[in-house]
Amino acid sequence: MKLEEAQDKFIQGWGQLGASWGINRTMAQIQAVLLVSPEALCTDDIMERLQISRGNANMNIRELIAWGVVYKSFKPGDRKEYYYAEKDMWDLAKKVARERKKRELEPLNRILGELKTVEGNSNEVKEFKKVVKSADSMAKRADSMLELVGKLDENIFFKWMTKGK
Amino acid sequence: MKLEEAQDKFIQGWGQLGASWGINRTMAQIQAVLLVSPEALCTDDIMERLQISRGNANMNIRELIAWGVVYKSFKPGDRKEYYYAEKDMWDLAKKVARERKKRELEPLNRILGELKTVEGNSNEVKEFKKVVKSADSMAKRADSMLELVGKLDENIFFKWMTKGK
DNA sequence: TCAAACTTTCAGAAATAATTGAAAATTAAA
DNA sequence: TTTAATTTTCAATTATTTCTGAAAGTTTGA
Repeated sequence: MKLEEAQDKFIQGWGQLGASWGINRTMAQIQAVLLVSPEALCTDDIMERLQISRGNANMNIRELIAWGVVYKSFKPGDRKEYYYAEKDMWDLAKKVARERKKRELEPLNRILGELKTVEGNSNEVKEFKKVVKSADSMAKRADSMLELVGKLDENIFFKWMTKGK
Repeated sequence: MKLEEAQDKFIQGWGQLGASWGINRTMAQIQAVLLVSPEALCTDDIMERLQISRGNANMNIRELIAWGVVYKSFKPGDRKEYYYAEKDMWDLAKKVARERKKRELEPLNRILGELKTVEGNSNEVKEFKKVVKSADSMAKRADSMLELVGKLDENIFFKWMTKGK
């Protein structure tokens, strides 16, 4: 397979993965373009490679930077901003996990907290409280799991557990 | 807070969470309705509670069953199908993780496998191979992590690590 | 200060996804 | 069988998300 073709497949595949994770497809594709590029690229490079508009490119690049998976750089004697991707994929996964946790688990926790004040003693109320408590403990567990991933990342025992064919 | 109100908040919040996970909002809401209901419900109950059409209800119930998080049941002397939700939330999370793994990680792995056949020796090709390899190992790592979650679930050491305030 | 180079914004257009509702298919009791 | 109850399908509609492109905003160097 030729390089260009392989890169395109990677870009498409990565975009697809992003889409199914609820991340805008173009955003994932821009990240993929930066991942496969040895040097930092400017907005025009990205617009050209993906055939997208300036506005679209700009918005999604901002978003990637906000997620902490793409960085800016500057070239001396050039006014343009250049962008490059975090290439440590595990670090990437951790950052995405952290960002999602912030955006999704926290709002859920807030709601679940409020719901504990439900009044009454009927069967339905008891059932409901059980569900809320269960959701709450799941959220906490998911939360500490994500923490764990970050912390245990370098731990030799963890590496041993997760290594394998 | 009154029960009905609390249930509605839970249903909305759960739908929201589902949406940000790339799961159809209605699908998540149906699951929430079943979660807070002490008895199994039929299609009409769900249509009424969420004010949605029969087609919509049917499609999303099917999908929930396919994910393995909702089950059918039958009442004697009644032809209707009744549905109830898996209420063990941790089990739920595991099932969702497994399903997503199947739907998303596997396609990525297939593509990454193909991409190893890229030809050439240039700097760009080397860079590209590095990215592919890195993505591949991240995918494998995520994969074994999900495996681990399932296996360690009952493990006391793991519980100790993840327990917290 | 001005003007060129570049970035950001955002209203409207286009693309995508979800939903409806009624018809078709299926099921099971009589 | 037949028929009534129920589930499934799907073309058309509606809602949501994403994208465009041009105008407005910002920055930098002369």
